[in-house]
Amino acid sequence: MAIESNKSAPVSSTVEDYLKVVLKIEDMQQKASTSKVARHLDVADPTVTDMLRKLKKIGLLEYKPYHGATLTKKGRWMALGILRRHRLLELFLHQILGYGWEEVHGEAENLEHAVSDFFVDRIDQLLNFPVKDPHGEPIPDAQGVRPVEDDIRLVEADLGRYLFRRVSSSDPEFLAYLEKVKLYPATQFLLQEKAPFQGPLKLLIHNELNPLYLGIEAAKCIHVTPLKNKESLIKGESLERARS
Amino acid sequence: MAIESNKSAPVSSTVEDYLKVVLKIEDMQQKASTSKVARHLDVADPTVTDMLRKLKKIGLLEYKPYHGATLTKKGRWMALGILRRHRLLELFLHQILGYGWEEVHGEAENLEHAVSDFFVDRIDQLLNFPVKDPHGEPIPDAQGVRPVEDDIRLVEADLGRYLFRRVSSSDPEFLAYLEKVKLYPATQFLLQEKAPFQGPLKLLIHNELNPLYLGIEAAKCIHVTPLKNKESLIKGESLERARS
DNA sequence: TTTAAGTTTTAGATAAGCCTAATAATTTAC
DNA sequence: GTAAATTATTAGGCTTATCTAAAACTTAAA
Repeated sequence: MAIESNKSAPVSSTVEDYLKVVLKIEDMQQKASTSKVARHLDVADPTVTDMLRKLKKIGLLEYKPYHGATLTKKGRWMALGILRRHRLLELFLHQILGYGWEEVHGEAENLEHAVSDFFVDRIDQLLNFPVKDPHGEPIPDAQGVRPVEDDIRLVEADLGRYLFRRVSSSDPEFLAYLEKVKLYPATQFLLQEKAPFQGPLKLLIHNELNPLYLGIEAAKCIHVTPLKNKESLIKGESLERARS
Repeated sequence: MAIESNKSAPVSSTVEDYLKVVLKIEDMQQKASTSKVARHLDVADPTVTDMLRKLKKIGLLEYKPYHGATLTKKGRWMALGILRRHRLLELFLHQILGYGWEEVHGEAENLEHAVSDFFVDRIDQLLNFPVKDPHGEPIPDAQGVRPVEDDIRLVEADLGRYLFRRVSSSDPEFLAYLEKVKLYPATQFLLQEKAPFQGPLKLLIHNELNPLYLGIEAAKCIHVTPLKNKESLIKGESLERARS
């Protein structure tokens, strides 16, 4: 029996991107079909067909023609490693280099293919082994384990008090907007009204005077946890966030 | 007349490597011949022929078949930009992430093709606009200007007192050795003997008990400046160096 | 259950970088 | 000043990742 190395053969940054996308789609409980992967990566469908076949051959995912792909254990492990690099880099850029939270994604996207494991360990240490990135997304640990998230999407929330947990968007414009209206991880607010027919949500943000009307698309990528009605408005775990 | 943009079209990391090597060879006052470039990059000669032709076409260097290459103004500008990125990254890795000076080169080599100009500006600022990398090599400024070096190679020095300025090697083993024997930028020492027939140099390092015998190859890449005989042994400009 | 719509794969190309083997130019040595 | 040695280029191929157009498969609807 061949020696089972802990670290798999290194893959190209292109392959890393494919793995990341398949993980992302699976995380959304969807089928990683050829076309969906193609849309995420902005490449043509046949390109994906070829690549999925290749990734199957090197054992990173299962793939049946016409039926999409599923990460294997090894593929999932690698994808989580990449996600870890990405999110640690985002936090590093934000905390150490003073990037805005809307600026971190793009830079991390390039860096994640270039940094060594050693580099990742160093920033992990420098940041004191963080568990969340600047968007509130969980950072997989060195074993590829992600803290369980118990949040819900704001779009599905009933009226009441909430704590902003994370935003699953990397669109700089949108993030800059959220920043401007003071809506980011650890923000507390009251969901006061939901207009019918997919209408906007009316939020009262803690310590802010004016109500905020939030579109339905925005509410889809904001994740929150409910606060007990009488719960202190100052509580909430990880409030440490270095905003300029 | 077309608009003269300050920033030229982005080039591949492969092209960046070629430019870097041609600059390095020109810095050593040598002719950037096909084979010399090939050896530096560890690729086959014909690969270089093709690439030089391509780089000529996009105006980054002059190239006459059978007569090697010379950087154009634009090519030189780009090469200096890459060198700047590389050296700032080295210093960043050393100072902020605690890399050993023998570890920085390899990591910077990868990172330099991935970081944005924004990133470079940020670390430049974080490091307080440094002028030298961990090996004592000058960092080109944002305009591509390098501080003039007035140092000489140790191998050509007469007996006397010297200040270690820089080491033009990135071999980790060699650098680790120098570190061990306490020979690095800002070290002061006495060159006491030079054995004949390319023999070793005998050095007495300031504050060290035992003499150091240094081989000729080592002495070739160590650059120094002479100290006046009666000059204070504590003086010397940039002594700030964060060694563990 | 057959057809229409939508998705996926096949087929055939392209561009960037790289290689080896063979040829051509230049330089060095006699 | 020519021959030998060195260095560079041409010729022909390979791999990775991408594309478009056309064919094939699946699914949903009539």
